[in-house]
Amino acid sequence: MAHWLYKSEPSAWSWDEQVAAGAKGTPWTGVRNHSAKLNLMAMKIGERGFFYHSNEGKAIVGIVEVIKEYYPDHTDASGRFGMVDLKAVEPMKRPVTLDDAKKEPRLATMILINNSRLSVQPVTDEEWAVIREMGGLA
DNA sequence: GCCAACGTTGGC
DNA sequence: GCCAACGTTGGC
Repeated sequence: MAHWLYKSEPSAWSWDEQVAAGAKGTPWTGVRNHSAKLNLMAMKIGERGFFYHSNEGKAIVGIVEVIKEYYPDHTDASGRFGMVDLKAVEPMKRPVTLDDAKKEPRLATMILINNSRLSVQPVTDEEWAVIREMGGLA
């Protein structure tokens, strides 16, 4: 089962809003990048990912789950891009900041750290386990 | 199809 | 607020 990481500026869409959306979830709109799109297309129902607050906070704050696979993004006039639906699963007990992640040698090759501009990215099993541990989740 | 110019993201 | 990284656009 693959793992993912989703970036959002809290002023545009925050973890709190994701939680408020509840179990029915919400579409992850607005991806306009080809690499990010390929990642969205690869996602399967039930796969989990980290929810990262960019700019403000700069921390992984929670875990989300894919509840609907790739379909067209109605906010994209060109029709080239799509989206998945996500629901909040659980918050990190302790947010894992970008700073913390940079200090952890096992995360040195993480995309989050090396390509700050990719908004939807894959996370390896090891990175997933390390960050969960850092965030206080079993 | 190449590549310069431009726009956007996001860390600092 | 600045600017590096990088994606996209458009002229040729």
